[in-house]
Amino acid sequence: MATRRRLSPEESRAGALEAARNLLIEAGPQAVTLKAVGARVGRTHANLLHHFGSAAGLQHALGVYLAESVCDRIAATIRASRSGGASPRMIVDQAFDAFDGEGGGALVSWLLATGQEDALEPFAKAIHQMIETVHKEELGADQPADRDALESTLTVVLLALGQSLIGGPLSSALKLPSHTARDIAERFVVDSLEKVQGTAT
Amino acid sequence: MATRRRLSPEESRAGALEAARNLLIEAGPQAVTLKAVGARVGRTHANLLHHFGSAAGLQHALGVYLAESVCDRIAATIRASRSGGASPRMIVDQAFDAFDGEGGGALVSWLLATGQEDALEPFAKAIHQMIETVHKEELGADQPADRDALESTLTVVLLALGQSLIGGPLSSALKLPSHTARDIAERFVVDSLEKVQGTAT
DNA sequence: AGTAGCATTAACAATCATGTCAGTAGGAGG
DNA sequence: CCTCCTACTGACATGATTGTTAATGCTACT
Repeated sequence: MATRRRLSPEESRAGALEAARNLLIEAGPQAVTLKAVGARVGRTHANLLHHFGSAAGLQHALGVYLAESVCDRIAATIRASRSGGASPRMIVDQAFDAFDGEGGGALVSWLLATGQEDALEPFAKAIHQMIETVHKEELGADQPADRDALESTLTVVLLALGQSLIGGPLSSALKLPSHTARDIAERFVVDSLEKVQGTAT
Repeated sequence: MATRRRLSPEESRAGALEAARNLLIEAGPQAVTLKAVGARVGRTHANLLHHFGSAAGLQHALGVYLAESVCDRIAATIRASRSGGASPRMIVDQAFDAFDGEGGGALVSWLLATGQEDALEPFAKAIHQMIETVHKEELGADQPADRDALESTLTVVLLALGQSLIGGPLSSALKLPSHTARDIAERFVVDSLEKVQGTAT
């Protein structure tokens, strides 16, 4: 019998969270059970209870993990745009991808499905934090982000979330190309930027 | 013992669906169980199985019911605008209200939570159907809705959906007034209408 | 009134997710 | 090599949800 390897608590938790995320994205919130996650990492469900304390503990940890993951990804691209390498379109695309394939949409549906509506607030705050940080880095200023930047953020996030949830079927039903929502979001961001520059001049 | 009243299948189904919707909106997808819905209408869970065949049957019926409910409400307001009584703002508001308080957002999270992603397609088609119907009524034409109308629809629906799911916490975190998303949607619709009129002239 | 149909229910069964607990064994440190 | 800590497991318990079945009793219809 293959001798079981003994992992550190950090390794165990990290592996379990990654498995849980994939399970969530592939099969939906209902599929994320202790048994299923355990099977993915080659452990028993009792093991997960050992590391996370309870099913609710795993849920909470997964929520935090996904929120960080999504925010980090978006922030990284916005930072890249500072070096001149990324266009508004690329930022929009990254935001959409983060929600679509990396768990942003899955996170929201997961939180709603498990009744953790409270956990949406930290997620929203993380997004705000990200925008403010990037804004300061970009302008080198100490002022908070202007209203247009915040509205752009709101628009892009709402559109990206909606797109990740029903974008496919809806675009298809309306006979619009699947990138339409991205186009709209990009247009909004570009208009917003131009307005700022116009005002500044 | 109060003699139980005997309801027609239609009454039973309608009552159960209404109860299920309220339960879904108030307590989330997890709370919608046969037992809980049955308790709301004063029946047993076996009764619901009798009327819907299975738990999946109830889920499917609820999906259809919510989709119709949301689409009907939006369509009614768009029709009202034809009589000159409703502004674009009112249409946008109705769409947002339909998603926010009437079950649109809840419907989507429900479908995702129960793994019924297939059921999103009928919902999307219902939205498309609604737009095409209203469009024909409005213009008296037989032509399909123009691209701008479809893009406006996509935008409003995605924003309304996103708003109903994370709009509250997100607006709050960004320190924007809670009606910001509605303002943005309205602006988009108005711009779109102006563009059409400009082209037509 | 009598009867047939069906809405309704209680009781039971099966499955599943969560949680508890005692015991096993891997690996680091003495 | 020995010992301690703890990651890890298997067996069991519990509660919730879904599903089945036989029986009950409204209610419409004749």
